[in-house]
Amino acid sequence: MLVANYRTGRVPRAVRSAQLLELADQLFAERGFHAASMDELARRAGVSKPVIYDHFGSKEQLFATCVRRTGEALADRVAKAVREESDPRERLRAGSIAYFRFLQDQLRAWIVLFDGEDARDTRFATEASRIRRRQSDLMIHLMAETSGTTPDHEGRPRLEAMTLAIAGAYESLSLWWHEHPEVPPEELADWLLDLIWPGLEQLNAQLATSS
Amino acid sequence: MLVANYRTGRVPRAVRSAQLLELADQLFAERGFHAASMDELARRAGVSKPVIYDHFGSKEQLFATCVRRTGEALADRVAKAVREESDPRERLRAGSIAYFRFLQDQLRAWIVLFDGEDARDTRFATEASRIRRRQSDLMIHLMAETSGTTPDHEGRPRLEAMTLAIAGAYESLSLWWHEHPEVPPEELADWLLDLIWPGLEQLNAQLATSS
Amino acid sequence: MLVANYRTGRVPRAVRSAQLLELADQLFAERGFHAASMDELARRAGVSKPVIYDHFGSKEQLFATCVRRTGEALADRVAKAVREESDPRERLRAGSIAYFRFLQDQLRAWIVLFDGEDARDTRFATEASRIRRRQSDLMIHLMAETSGTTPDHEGRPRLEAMTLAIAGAYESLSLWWHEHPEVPPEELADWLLDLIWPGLEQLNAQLATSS
Amino acid sequence: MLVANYRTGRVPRAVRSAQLLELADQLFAERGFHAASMDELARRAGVSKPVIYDHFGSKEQLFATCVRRTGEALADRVAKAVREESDPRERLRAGSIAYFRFLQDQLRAWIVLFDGEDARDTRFATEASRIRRRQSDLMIHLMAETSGTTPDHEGRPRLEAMTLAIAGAYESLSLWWHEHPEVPPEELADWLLDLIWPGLEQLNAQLATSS
DNA sequence: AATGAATGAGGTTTCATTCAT
DNA sequence: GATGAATGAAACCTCATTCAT
Repeated sequence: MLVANYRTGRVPRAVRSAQLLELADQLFAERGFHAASMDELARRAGVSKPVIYDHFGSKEQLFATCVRRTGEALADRVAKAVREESDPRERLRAGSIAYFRFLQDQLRAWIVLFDGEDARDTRFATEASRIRRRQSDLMIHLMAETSGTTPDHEGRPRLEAMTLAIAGAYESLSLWWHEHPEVPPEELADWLLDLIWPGLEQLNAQLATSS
Repeated sequence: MLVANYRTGRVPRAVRSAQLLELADQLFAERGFHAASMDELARRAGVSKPVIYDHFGSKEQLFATCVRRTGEALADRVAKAVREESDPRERLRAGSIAYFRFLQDQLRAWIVLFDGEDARDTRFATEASRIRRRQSDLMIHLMAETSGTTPDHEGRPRLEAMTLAIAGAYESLSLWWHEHPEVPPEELADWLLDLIWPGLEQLNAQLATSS
Repeated sequence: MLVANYRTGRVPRAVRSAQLLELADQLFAERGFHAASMDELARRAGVSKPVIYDHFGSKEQLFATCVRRTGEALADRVAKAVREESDPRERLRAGSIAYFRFLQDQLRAWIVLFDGEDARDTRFATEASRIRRRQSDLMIHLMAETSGTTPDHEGRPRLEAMTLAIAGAYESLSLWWHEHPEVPPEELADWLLDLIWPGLEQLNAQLATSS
Repeated sequence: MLVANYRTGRVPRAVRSAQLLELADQLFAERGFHAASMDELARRAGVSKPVIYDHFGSKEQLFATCVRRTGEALADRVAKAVREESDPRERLRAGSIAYFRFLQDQLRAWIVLFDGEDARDTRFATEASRIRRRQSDLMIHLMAETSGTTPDHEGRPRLEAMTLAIAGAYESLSLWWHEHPEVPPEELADWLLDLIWPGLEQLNAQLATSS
């Protein structure tokens, strides 16, 4: 089966969509939401602007799609990594490594999520925090499995807050890593686990008994 | 006659400056850098645009001034709170409470710092990360006092990374708090300390011996 | 149907470009660079401003394009006229007539060149003096042919200065002509030749022997 | 008699005026009409803007005053130099040298006149051409004296045109000189005289007989 | 005689978005 | 399915000019 020349002329809709998303991801990462222009995206894609509007409706929707896609990819990778271990600490460690590795591969795309020029815009903050929350949920799930219990109604907010705090720590650490790429992700993960694991275990115990 | 009617007409320069900064802080917090417009600021201040330009030179400089001002206020408050305690854990706790309290008072202004639309813009990332780094340095200092030692050359990056991670945890936790204002800042501080204190003590010990 | 209604609506790119250049030439001539506004150009062209920016990038580039275009047209005309004569004096005369005729046709455009509001602006002085210099070079060339020699290193600056002076005389004379259009260009040319030809011949002889 | 400190505080009206004119001359020469701002003039003069408006009414009037003043100074110098010689050629030579020397001293001010950013603006073209015309009149006068006759009605326009052309040559030559300041003004004057004197004498004779 | 504070109008430029083909 | 051409709205910024003191 030959590969058609997709750079010019008619292209199946799905292929165009994927190609555009890929380029948009790059562009948003390079420039941020506001500074990225539809004109440039069109130029890079070798396509006229109406094509983009036909596919995604608006710049905002296009951005949302990019963010969602990246968030899902991240969650998938972390979840998969976690699933391959059984010891609780190892699971968290594996997840962390997967998280940092994802950044290594997709740094550009990730930047869009948490350090993007427009994270604060109410329209997009939603998307970003949705992803953060997914990471947090994943961790809650993890800990619930570990302790074999679910925190009661009272303990819930605390757990939620803590996991979000941890997600924040990951994000901030990633920014630091950006400037110290020589540190291997495994070491990064170990550092972070050494920092929070003791507290996490205690928290887990505490919430478990309180239930 | 003591106080002129400052709502319209002629106002002393210093007063105008302060008023404009205050309103700009609000506006940037609401909209982010890009989406905030000088036109709107002028409208809110009941002033024509040239006034703003006369005072701050450009939108960028105005923003920088806002950010710097907020960052300094935050650092001052935290430093002051820390100074009033002597036990290491209590010091961190006091600093944390001060940090969260600052948000309660100045939430709008704070948002500009870490969740702003333009954190990613290199021009501003500098400002924001400088503040984060100041918090981090403050904490490193704190820990050094506690352990009575300074980490060696090898331990330094790790300590730096960890404090930045913790700063990230604070920031993220603040966003969560934004949606759960019923939790008192003392409780928030206790939660976070319970989470990281064990790890911090160990880290401190470890870096101390390794030096 | 051959010719679409180009006064409104969609027009092929090349046509729009030409139309805009024409109108810009007029506008710059009427008002000078600074006083001419893109708004007015757009209004006159019955087009929105972004169209202009799409075609020429910036006001400065638009201006440069106008100037260059006019300068080239002038040089072409003069060169062509000169080429059609063989006697040195006749050649200069023919060139002069062509020069003045060009003004008659393109007065507006010409004004942009040498009496423009912004000759002094370094960005444009370059363009204008380049054209003046081209005229001067043309004349130097002409005289070299006449005398069959090239002035030596010492004589060069003098010749250059003199031809530029003559170019200035042309320009100034053109302004005068603007207010005395009843004088035919041939007469104008004769006047000027009577004035400078004797001196030119002597100069030519002098520089030739000195070499 | 002591000199009061005129840089601050109250200053007699005439002194202020003179001081402002001097600085305005400089500023216009440096920046051109449009780019020169009243704000900067006020700053340089250490005076508030209303003072300037009180003295000159408007930017336009201020500029006109500058130009007129410079033009008069130039005409005075040239006239004076001419008066000190008796042989016609020497008189023209002396006038030319005075002209070029004026530039050497007052280059900045001169630029405002003929190469200014706004020479073309109808409002100012008037001023500039008035000066050019004065130079031209001066020369006509000179030649009339030489030949002892005044050209008849028919010869007048031609003489006028020629003298204006010559004035243009001077201006253009001055620009060239700007880039070759090593040439002494006497040499410049000789060059120009060698070029136009033969033609001028013939013209003079011709117009004299024709009358 | 002089000023600090303010303004209105206008400038260039950029962008997301949409017809008409 | 795709495009070339066009637009409306809004952004930042500057300047000559004038009150009110």
